[in-house]
Amino acid sequence: MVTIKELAQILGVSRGTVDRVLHNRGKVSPEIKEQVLAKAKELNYQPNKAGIMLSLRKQPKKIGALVPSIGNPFFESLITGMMKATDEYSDLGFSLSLKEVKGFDRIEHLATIKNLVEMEHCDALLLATIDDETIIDYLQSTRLPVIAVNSDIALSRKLCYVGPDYYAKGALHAGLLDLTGAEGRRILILKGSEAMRGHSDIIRGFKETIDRKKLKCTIAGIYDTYDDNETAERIVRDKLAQDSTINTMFITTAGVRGAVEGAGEHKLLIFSSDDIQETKDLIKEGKIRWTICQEPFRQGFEAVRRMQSWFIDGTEPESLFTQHVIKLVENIET
Amino acid sequence: MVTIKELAQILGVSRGTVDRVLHNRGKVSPEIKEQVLAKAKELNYQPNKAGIMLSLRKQPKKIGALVPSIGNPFFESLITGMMKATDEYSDLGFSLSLKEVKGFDRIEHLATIKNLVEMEHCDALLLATIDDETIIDYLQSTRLPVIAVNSDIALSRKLCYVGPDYYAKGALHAGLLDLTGAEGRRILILKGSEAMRGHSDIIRGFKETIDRKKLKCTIAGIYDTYDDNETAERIVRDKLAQDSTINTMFITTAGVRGAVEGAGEHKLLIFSSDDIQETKDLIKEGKIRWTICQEPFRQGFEAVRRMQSWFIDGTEPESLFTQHVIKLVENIET
DNA sequence: TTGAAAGCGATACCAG
DNA sequence: CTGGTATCGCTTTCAA
Repeated sequence: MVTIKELAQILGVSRGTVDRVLHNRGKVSPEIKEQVLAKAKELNYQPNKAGIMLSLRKQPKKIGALVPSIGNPFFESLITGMMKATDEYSDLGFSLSLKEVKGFDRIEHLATIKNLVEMEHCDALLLATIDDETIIDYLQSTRLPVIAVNSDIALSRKLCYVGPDYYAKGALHAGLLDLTGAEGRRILILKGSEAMRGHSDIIRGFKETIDRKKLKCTIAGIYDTYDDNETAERIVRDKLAQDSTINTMFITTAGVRGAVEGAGEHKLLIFSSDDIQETKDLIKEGKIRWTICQEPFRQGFEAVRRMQSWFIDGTEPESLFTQHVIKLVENIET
Repeated sequence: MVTIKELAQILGVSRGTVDRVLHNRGKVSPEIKEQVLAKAKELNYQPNKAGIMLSLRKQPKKIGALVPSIGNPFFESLITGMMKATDEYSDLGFSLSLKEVKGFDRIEHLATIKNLVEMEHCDALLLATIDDETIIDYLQSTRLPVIAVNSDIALSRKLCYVGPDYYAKGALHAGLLDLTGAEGRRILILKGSEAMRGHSDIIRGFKETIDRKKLKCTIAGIYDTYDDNETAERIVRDKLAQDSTINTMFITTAGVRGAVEGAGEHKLLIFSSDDIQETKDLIKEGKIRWTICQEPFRQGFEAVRRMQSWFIDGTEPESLFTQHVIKLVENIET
């Protein structure tokens, strides 16, 4: 409720001085500094966001984002979320510089990040990237604030992570399998690129939960689809031809349509991750029994919001683990 | 990007004039008015929120809220959400006047709303209340903006509704029952007060989905717990004693602990709604197999946010249907 | 009917 | 080291 101006009046100093104390910039005599801090605490001074925003307009901030969205529709709504947040607070003088790439090639990711920093002169980074040493080293060397989105990276000075807990997601799939009846299931697992840390976590969560719950089912094989429909279709067709005991398929990533087509007339229990349009359709057709989503819109939105608050308040953002939203035919949207 | 000041400069008029045109206040000559509107559209004028907030501080707004939270822990996090949003934008001069009541007594609800309006002089209302004619009539007579929270009401001039689609929630329960295996299930349903519209919707959604999917299960009975543990326990004990074919229990509302205790040693498949602490514990104990939550925190948060934006922007808020979040032992939080 | 100016809270910069 | 002042965008009030 109390403002800098009032604080200054009460103490008989200027607003500039109060500002300097509260932000640790410039030199202020120790006695005055102490007085100001004491009074601010006493009267519970809270900076007014509207005021900060208004003056922040003079130094607009550019937020750079890297998303491997090309050819992967999952990221569409994550990007929409980023744009919505940018839009909602464009008043503050924040802008978004979005770079889209295809897949998880470390060379390309690093080059793109360098571009954001050195060419675009971004003031902050939102990254859905690979947990790669070269990239981490580069990020460490720039002094920019970074938020990891969708896929975590081991950057010690990142502000936070916004995205799912993949291990928990795998565990939840196992829980649903248990609910459905796991006994006698022979499961074919289709996974995505190893470069993305989440893809192995999800499978680990799935397996370990099956073991822990002692479910009477077995994994018939784990194969990489490279997020590609044709590859997925071929693999599934081959494996089903080779092994007629397979009665269940777990698709952890992109290539959903291909995988389902590969199954052809085989009556499998199929479940998957995320809800791109393809997946929604397949659920409505009854081909896929459930899918577990991860609030992609919210990931994009909250990542941007957190970075903006970091500039406004200077408060350390907290990591956000998005919900694992189970979708059946009854609650899948059109 | 363009501001009122710039608009005024370009057109060679004063900011006051531009402001008058854009807000339809005061008199402006038709020609100038047209010019201003045209230019504003051309340059895509968007009012700056920080600016508005700053000048809005002079007329603080009081938002009144009615929540039937006494004795019903479900509402705790809804209230937390309301407070968080109020807190986050307290800069804007918004305050929250929260009235908590017990249950759904129409007389008490009406009296409380009248109190908010006439004694507290609130400028807006957030209501989790009964869809009652007397209440609707009263709200219609006050000219205040209203948002229905958690439970919808048939007030024609309400701004919007924030909460779940109860019918869809019931349908999703049926979908999960199907996944688990519905055949041969004899279901005992425990419901809450009829006064709250959602309670009948959820059962309708459940029943109609069972019919539509032609699930081979039957409903053994539907009983009202009045959101009370003791009542719930007694009913369940009695019914199970009378009818030994019951093998499934659907608890749609409060009284969860009582209902589960009433089941005693009977091995039932039990599922429920929402995730108060009791329910979480029962899921962890393996007593309840699943529960479907409705993002209560978000309901409170978004209701307040929407009302604030209504005052700031004047934009009509859109209704928000919260997600139906399925929780199993694998994804229930501690 | 229109213009001019003060004020909201915080920041940055210049002058002392 | 400190004070004073202009500025951000918008609203409101007072004068003309």
